[in-house]
Amino acid sequence: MEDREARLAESYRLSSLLWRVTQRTMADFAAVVESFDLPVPVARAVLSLGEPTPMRELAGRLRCDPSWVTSLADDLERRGLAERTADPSDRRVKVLRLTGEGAAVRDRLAEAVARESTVMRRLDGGDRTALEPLLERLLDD
Amino acid sequence: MEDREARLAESYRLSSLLWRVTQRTMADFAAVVESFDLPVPVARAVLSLGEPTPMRELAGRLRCDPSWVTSLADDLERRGLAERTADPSDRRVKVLRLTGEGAAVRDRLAEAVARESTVMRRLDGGDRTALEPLLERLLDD
DNA sequence: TATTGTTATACTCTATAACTATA
DNA sequence: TATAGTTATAGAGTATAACAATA
Repeated sequence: MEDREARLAESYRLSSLLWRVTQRTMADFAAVVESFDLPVPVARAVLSLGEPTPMRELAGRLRCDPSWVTSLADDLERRGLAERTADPSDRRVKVLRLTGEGAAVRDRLAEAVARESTVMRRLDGGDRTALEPLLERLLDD
Repeated sequence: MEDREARLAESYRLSSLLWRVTQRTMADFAAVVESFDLPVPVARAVLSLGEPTPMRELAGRLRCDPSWVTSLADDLERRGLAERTADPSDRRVKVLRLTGEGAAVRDRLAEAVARESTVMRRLDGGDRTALEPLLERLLDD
C-alpha cells in the first residue's frame, strides 16, 4: 500500500518540522529572557506564578523535582521577585508569591515573549487563527 | 483601540500554547530516545548525520560549540555508531560518518520519532495537512 | 596568520537520597 | 507513618580558553 508509505513520509516531514519549530521557540524564549537578565528556569518560574503557589504545586507545574524548586525559590528571593509565605492551614507548606516587582517583571516578560515570538513575527492573522485549534489539539489529554 | 488589545491577548494565548507544545515535543523525543538507550544529544547528532559531515559543520547544524562536537564524536565512536574519517582535500578536517549500524539506528530512530510524535497521535489527516504549511512559515528565514 | 579539532576546566540545569518539621 | 520543604551531592549537557596541527 502506497498510502502507508505516504503517511510515513508525511509524518517524517511533520515531526522534523515540529522539532525545528521547537528549537526555534526555545531559542526565542532564551533570547527574550536574557534581555531581562534572568536565567531561563527562573523566568519559567516567574511566568508560572500568576497565582501564589505552594512549592510542591510549582514543581508539578514545571515538571521538576521539588528539591529544584527550593533552588528556584532561593534565586527568586535573592532577586526580590518572590517570597515564601506561610500557608495558614498547613504549616509545612510554603506558598510562593510574586512581589510587586515580580508581578511587574512577569507582565513585561509575558508581553515580550508574546511580542517577540516567531508566531507573531511570521504568521498573519489568518494563519494564527488556523494555528490555535491545532496547537490545542496537540495538548489534549 | 480594542483591536490592539485583542491581538495582544491572542498572542499571549498562542505563545503560551506554542511553549507547551514545545515542552511536549521535547518530552516525546526524550522518551523515544530513551527507549533506544541513547542520550538526547547523541540521538540528535545521529539524526543530523544523514550525510557524512565535517565536525565543524555539525556544530553549526546543532548550534553548539565545536568542542562539544568532540565529545559527541567520542561518544558516537564508543557506541560504534559513527567514525571520524579523513577529508582528502584538507587534513585539518575530520568528517563524521555513520557506520552501518549507525545508519540503521538512524532509520529506526527517525521512524520511531515520527510514529510516536504527538502530531501523529493527536491530529487527523486534515489537521496534519493544515499544520504543515504553518510550521514551514514559522521556520522561514 | 587563520582555521580545524582537542583538551582541560568550569558553569548551568536538574535529580537522588537523606534529613527536619509538621501532619 | 506520610508529606512539605531543605541540604548535600552528583550527573548530564554545554561553553570558554588555551593548544596543536594544518592551511
